Amino acid sequence: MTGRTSERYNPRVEEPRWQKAWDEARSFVLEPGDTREPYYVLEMFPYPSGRIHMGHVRNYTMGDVLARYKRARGFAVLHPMGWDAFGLPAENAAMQNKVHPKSWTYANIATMRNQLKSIGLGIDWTREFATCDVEYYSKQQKLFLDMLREGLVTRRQSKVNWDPVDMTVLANEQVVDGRGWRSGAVVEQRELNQWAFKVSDFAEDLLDALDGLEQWPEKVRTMQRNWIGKSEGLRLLFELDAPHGDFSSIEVFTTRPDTIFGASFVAISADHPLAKALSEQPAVAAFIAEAHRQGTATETIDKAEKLGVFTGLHVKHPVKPGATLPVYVANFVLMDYGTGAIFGCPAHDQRDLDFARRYGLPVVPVVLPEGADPAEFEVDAEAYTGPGRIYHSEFLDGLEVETAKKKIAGYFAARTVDNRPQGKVEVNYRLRDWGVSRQRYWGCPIPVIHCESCGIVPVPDKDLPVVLPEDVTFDRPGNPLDHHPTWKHVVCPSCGGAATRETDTMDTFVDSSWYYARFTAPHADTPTIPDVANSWLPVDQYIGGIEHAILHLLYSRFFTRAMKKTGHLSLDEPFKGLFTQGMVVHETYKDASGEWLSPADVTISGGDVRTATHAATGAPVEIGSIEKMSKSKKNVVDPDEIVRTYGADTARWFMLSDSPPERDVQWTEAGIEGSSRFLQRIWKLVGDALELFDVPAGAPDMADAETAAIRRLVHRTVANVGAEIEGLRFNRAVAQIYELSNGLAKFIAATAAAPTAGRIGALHEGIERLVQLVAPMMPHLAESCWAALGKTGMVCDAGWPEADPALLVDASVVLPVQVNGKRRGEVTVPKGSPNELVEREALSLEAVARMLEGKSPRKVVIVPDRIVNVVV
RNA sequence: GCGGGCGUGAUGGAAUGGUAGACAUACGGGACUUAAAAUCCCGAGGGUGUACACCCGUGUGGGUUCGAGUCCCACCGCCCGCACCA
Repeated sequence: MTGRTSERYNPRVEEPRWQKAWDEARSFVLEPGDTREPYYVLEMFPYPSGRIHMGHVRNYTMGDVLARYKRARGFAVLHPMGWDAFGLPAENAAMQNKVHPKSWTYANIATMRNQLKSIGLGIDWTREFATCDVEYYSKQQKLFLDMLREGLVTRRQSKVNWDPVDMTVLANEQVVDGRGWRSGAVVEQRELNQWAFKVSDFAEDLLDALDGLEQWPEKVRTMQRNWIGKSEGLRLLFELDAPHGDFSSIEVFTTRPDTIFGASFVAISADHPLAKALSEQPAVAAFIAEAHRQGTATETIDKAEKLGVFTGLHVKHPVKPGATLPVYVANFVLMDYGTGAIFGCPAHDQRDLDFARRYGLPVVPVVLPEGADPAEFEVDAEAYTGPGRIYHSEFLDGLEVETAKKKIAGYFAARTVDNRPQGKVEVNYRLRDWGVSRQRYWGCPIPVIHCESCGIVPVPDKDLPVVLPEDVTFDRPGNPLDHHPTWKHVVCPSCGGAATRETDTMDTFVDSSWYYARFTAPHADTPTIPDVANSWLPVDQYIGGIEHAILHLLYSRFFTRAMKKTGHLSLDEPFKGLFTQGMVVHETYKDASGEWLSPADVTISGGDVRTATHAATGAPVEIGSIEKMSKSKKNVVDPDEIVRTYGADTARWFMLSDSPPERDVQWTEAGIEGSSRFLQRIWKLVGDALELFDVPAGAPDMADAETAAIRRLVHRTVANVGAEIEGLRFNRAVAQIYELSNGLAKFIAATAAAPTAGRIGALHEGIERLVQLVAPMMPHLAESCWAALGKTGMVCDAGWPEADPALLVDASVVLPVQVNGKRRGEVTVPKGSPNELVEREALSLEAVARMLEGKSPRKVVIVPDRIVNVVV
C-alpha cells in the first residue's frame, strides 16, 4: 500500500514513531552469534554535565552516519554509548547545590540519554554504562591490582602540581600555562606519596607504534611524538676539583658530547641536590628562592632571562688536562629532565650562549659549517646548531658531528670517575609516569590498604569492589573519603591488625582509558572477555575532539598495552582509525552595555550589511566575533530547542553540510532553515513521484535521453556517496545528494509531462535510491519516505544499493580543448577515441583555427578522455 | 623559537597536475498569491563589448610543466599545538 505525502513532513510525529520502531525491532542491538563481519564505530563518550550541546550532536551524528552506513553494507556494527561520569563537577555541584554527586550524575545521565535518543542515534543501548557504576569501577580496581602485580604501578614520593582551589593534584598535562586546567588557579608544588602508572616503560613502543597508525591525523601523531620527546645522548660525569660534602662529581645529560671541547661551564638546576647542599651560601639560597618564585609564574617563559649564580665550585675539564670549568646554579636547567645538570657549550646552544654572554664566559666554536673558513668563523649573537665538521677539538678534529658523538661516547665509556664509567649512552624521554592519585571523593577508589606493620597491602580480589560510601559530606575542603568517620578503617588482609584504606581515588582519565574495551562485554564479571574484546578491537573508527590528542589517546594506548600484559586483551593499539572533528561555532552578540546576548534574544536583519537588534527592546546589538559555543559568551543554541522546532533530521543534516567535518562549522539560522527546506523537499519529491506511480512501471528505456541521464546520475551518486561516507567527507556526500535531488526534480517534471512505463520504472529506482542514500543522515525522514513508497520493512534494514558499473561510464566524453593551456572550446567524442580522431576534431574547432592563424601547431597534448591542449 | 595546518566569489566551501568556483547560504529578478510565507523558474567572480567573443582572476613574488588553486623556492597573513627538554 502506498501513502500520499501531500502534507508537510512533521518530524514531531514521525521521529518519535521511528525511534520507537527501531527500539522495538532491536535494530541496533547486537545479538550473540552474529556472523557478519564486525565493525566498531565509537565516538568519545560524553561527560554527563547536564545537557547535550551542539558539539555532541555533531560528534554523534558523524559516528551514526558511518555506523548506519556500515550496517547497511552488511557489517555487524558495534556502536555503543556510555558516560564518563566521575569527576570534579559533580563534587562542585554537591558543594554548591547540596546535592549528592551520585544523584546529580545519574539525573544528568537520564536527561542526556533522552536527548541523545531524540536525535535518533543507532546505538546499542543494551551496552550502556557509566564509569561511576560499581559494576564498571570495580573492574577497573581489578585492572589496577593486576597492573600492580605486573609492576606497572608504582608509589613514590614525588613533587606534584597542587591546585589550591580544587584542592587536588594535577597531572602535568592538566597544568596549562602554570594554571589548573579546570580551576584556572595558579598551581603550587607539593611533595606527596603518589600512585603512578609506569607509562614510561612503554615510551619507546608508544613512539615507534605511531608510525603504524596510518589512519590517524598526522597532526595528532606529531603531537604525541613531541610529547614523548625522545632524545638520545650521553650521561657524563664531571669530577669536582675538590669534593664538596658528599659530592665528588656532577652528572650531566647531553645530546651534544661532540662539543665537549667547547664547554665553558657546568650548570645545575635550582632543585639539584648539590644546589640544596650549597644553599648555606646566602647568594645561592637567594637565587634558589627566586627561581622557585619565578617557576610558578611561567607565562613569561620565552622572555625569561638566563640567570645563574656562581657556586664557587669547579669541575675538572674532562678532555683538557689541568683545565677546570666553573659550576653555576642556573634558572634554565630543569630538575626533572635528564640529570638536572648540563655542561654549557655556548657556541652551539642558544641558551648557553645567552648565559655565557651575560656572565662573560668563553665562546669557543668547535663545529665548522660546511664551506666556512676556520680562521674567520665566529659565533656572535646566534649559536650555530647545524651540521659540520669538528675542529679545535684535538682527537675529534675533522669528524662529522654524528661520527664525533660516537667517538667521544666511546672515549668516556672507557674512562672512570667515582669508580663508574665516565660516560654512558642514554635515551631520555620527556614522557613522565602518570600520577593517578587524586584527593577527591567522586572517583574510583584505589584498592589498597595501608598497614603499619605490613606496609602497602593490595585489597585481595575477593574483597572487591571497594565501594564508595554514599554518606559523605562536602562542607569542608579536602577529601570527603578522608573525613568519613568509618570508611577508611579496616582490618589488614595480611596480618589482621588495624589498618586504613587508601583514600585517594583515581584520575578520571583512567576511567576513559579502557571503556572502549568494556563495551565489547559490558556486563561481564571480568573487565573484559578477552576473546570477545579481541574480536571487536581495535576500534575501526574513533571520532572525537582534537583536545584529546595527547592525554586521553596516549593513556588509552598505554592501557591497551598494560591490559595485554595482564591478559585482558591481546593487542597494542586501541584505535585503528581516528578522526578529530571541528567545533561548532556561532556569532557572538553584545548589547550597548557590553553584556553578552543569547542568539535567541537577538533579531538579525539581512541585506548587504547585517544588523542586529534586541528582540524584546529593539535596542541595537553589536555582532561580534565567531566563537566556540560557550555558556560564558551565551552564543549557544540548545539542541532540544532545535529538535523541537525543526526535528532531529534537520539538525543532523545541517551538522553534516557545508563544512568539512574536521573543520569548525558555524551554526547559523539560515543554515538550519536551509536544511529544513531540503528535508521538506525530499518529502515533496517522494510525494510528487507517488502521484505518478499510478502509471505501471516498466523496464527503463535507455534510448530515452531523459531516462538514460537520470539513471546515470542515480548510479553515479550511489557510488560517490558511499565513497564519501567511507572517507568521512560528509559535506561532499551532502552535495552529491543535493545534485541528485535537483536531477530527480527535473526528471519528475519531464515524466509528468510524458509518462511512459520506462520512465516510471526509472523514477521508482531513482526515488528509492535517494531515500536509501539519505537514510544514514536523516534516518527518520528516510523511514517515513520508505513507508510512503509502500516498501515493506524499514529502510535501515534495506541494505546499501549497488551502483551498476555500466552506468558509471558515459559512451561519449566532452573534452575541453585548450590552446596554450587556456580553454578555447570543447569536443564531444566517443569514450576511448584514438588520439588521431581527437586531434582532428580539436584542430577543426573554429576557435582553435583562429588561434593558430593558419600555422600548424607545435605540439598537441592529448590526455585520453580528459583534455586536449594545442601548443602554438 | 620549534612543529603542524590554512589562505579560492558576499558567505560556508568544491576541484586524482587537466573546463576554477560543484553544492549550499545570502542576494537580485520573475511566476503563483489580495498580500505574505511556502513553492517553482532565471541571474550572478571582476572587467571590455550589441552579439560571436576577448582580457583579468585562487594571499604576494619567482620557478617547474604542453598545462599550476594543486608541485618547488622565497615572502606576507591567519589558526592550532609544544615551548628554557640540554
